[in-house]
Amino acid sequence: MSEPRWLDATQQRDWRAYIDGSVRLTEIIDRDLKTRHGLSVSEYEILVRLSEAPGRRLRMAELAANASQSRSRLSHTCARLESKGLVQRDNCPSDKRGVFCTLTPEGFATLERAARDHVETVREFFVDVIDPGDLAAVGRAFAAVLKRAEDS
Amino acid sequence: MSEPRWLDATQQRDWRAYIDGSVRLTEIIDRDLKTRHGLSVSEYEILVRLSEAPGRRLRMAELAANASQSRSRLSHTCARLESKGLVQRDNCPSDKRGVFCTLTPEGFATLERAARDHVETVREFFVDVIDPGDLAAVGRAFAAVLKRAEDS
DNA sequence: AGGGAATAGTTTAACTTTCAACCATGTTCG
DNA sequence: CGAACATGGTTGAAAGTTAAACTATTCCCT
Repeated sequence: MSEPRWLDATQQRDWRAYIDGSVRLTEIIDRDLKTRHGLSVSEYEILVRLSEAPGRRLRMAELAANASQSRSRLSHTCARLESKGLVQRDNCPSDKRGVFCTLTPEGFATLERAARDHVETVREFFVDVIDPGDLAAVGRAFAAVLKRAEDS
Repeated sequence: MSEPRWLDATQQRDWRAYIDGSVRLTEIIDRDLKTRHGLSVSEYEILVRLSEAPGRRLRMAELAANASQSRSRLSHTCARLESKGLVQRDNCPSDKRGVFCTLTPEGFATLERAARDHVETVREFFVDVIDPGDLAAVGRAFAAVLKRAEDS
């Protein structure tokens, strides 16, 4: 149990700024998506990842990885999305354990509508308020964080 | 309904990097705090804010604001923390509607222990993997985000 | 071939968060 | 004064998330 290396004043300030800012940002984006399109962020994320996949469909495990969700959570969320008609699940013929999750036309239409508002919110509260140089730095910073998290 | 101003490739990349990285980071920090100290991030946050307050106590509303939580959520979380003996609530004599939330000695001790590990995690997965210049930029960026969020 | 381990996904129960309703006190203003 | 409204906080039910157990299938190895 050695003495911890505390953050210096600057690191402390930057870390805290990130925490406070990102919590608020998440809140705003969350509320926007929910009130205007009835979607939670995790639901939105699932639709996005599906929309980017070939044939707009993915295996559950891959979708879980892309959307950074646990399998359990994905199962629950997909059940909800399926009951709303935005997504459809089918058995995979080649691997009988597997399940494909497909974005329905309604799901795609909902996503398109939501994305329009979403991008505006992201601009208004994130992209447009950050200096372009700083934004690039944010990109590099979190890419590094992700990399570190991945290979741990 | 005008055409939305979509993000350009660079903005898209940076935004996505932030989303993916921060989700993973949150996950890691969350798990660390929970498994090693039995605290959720929101509980930890409450203890931190209390520890910084004069007399280590705050009115519920102020605490809610500092910790970016809804009043309802704070009530529930404080009830849990209180039953763990980390926090104590007392009526405010001057405003009979009010309630003071105070960090107990056990609460402070728990926080101190948790903070030691927490700072290590924050270093390992955030501060130490980010270039110092980029870290400063992250600080500026999210300060701007917070400011924008506040006055909206 | 076939036993054991790994993988895919779902389910159940426990827990946490949100939402709306609620009670009590304080404030404002005709 | 006192009626209406605002503020501080809690509560209970509904919704969402997590953790662990479970089923089914596939992979690996001798």
